[in-house]
Amino acid sequence: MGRGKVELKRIEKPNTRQVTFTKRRNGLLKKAFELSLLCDADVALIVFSSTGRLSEYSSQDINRIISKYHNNKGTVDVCDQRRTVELWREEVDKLKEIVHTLECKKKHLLGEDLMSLGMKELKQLEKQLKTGEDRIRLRKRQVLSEHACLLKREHKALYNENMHLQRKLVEVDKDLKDLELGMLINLP
Amino acid sequence: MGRGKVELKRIEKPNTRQVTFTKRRNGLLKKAFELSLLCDADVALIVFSSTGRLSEYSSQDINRIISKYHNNKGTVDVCDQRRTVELWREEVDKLKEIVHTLECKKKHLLGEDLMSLGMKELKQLEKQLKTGEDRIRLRKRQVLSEHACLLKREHKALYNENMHLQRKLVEVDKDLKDLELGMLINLP
DNA sequence: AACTATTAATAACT
DNA sequence: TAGTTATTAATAGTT
Repeated sequence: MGRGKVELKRIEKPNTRQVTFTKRRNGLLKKAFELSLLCDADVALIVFSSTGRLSEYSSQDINRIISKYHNNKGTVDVCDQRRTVELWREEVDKLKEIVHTLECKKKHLLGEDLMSLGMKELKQLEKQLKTGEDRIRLRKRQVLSEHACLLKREHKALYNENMHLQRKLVEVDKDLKDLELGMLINLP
Repeated sequence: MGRGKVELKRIEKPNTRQVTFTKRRNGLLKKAFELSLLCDADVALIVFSSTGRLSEYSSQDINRIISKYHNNKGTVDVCDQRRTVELWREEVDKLKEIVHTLECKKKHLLGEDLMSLGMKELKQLEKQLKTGEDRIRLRKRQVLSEHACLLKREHKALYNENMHLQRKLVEVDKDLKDLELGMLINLP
């Protein structure tokens, strides 16, 4: 199709090659489109010119088709990786949002950055702080009482130990006296 | 190119569609090959038939071309992707840690989950809450005072307006009386 | 960039 | 399903 057969090898004249490239690339893109339309096929076409310029056609999202290709081939999908990265990105964004919210709340609870709050929010905040304080005081009492309990128990244990030792001491003292008495009797 | 023009829409007869698909797919593959050869272009072509059968052509390793495509599109390089994923992972872990810390702090400030805290921490927490409360009370007073200020200013403006209107009223009343008087004098 | 002679692709037919 | 042919479409060389 053209004035004379074309030899199947690289066109040496750069100008001719460029012109032919443009014409044939357009033809190829058109035919790719027609194939997908006429025959209900999924087509992805990527073309780089010798100068590196990109042309593409795809009958739907090209990454979808590339994924499908990789699935079909059983190879690892670069696009899947990209989607993975995308998911991580979204996760990071979500977390950053949460961090921001929490930091705001923390600052508010510490009485910082209050300018943006209205009277209603301030009152609510104060109430929350009061509740927090009450609970902390309660916990402090609990800790103290537990501590006291522990001390009492320890004291009691020490007391018992003490009593036991005293009794032991009395016994030992008595034994010692008996021994001394025996020794006196047995003296020549 | 064929016995009659072809309408650019999906071929309805499945048999005809299948035949046309095979022919045109072969033509497309051939043309893709010729383009790459004649014009020294990089071409990747993926075709799925409507029944899901895969055909492909690429002038070199197809993944290379797909990579090039992604690079060209401003997407991350395949080689960098593993590292990128790793970085995002770390970022997510770091953020989760921060979120956890902040949530702990928030709960503590609200008087929740205090079991893990000792007396020293409880006292510090109570102090922070007191400071927060003080600041919030201060802010509340500020808001109230600003509100009062605003009201005062509005009141003053209204008062001035009122005075002005009264003066106007007196003047108008006087004019009216003068007019009536004039009319009486001019009566025959 | 437009034109046209010629080849290539292919739709309908066998 | 594969081969044939009439016809259209693509395009190489030209202007």
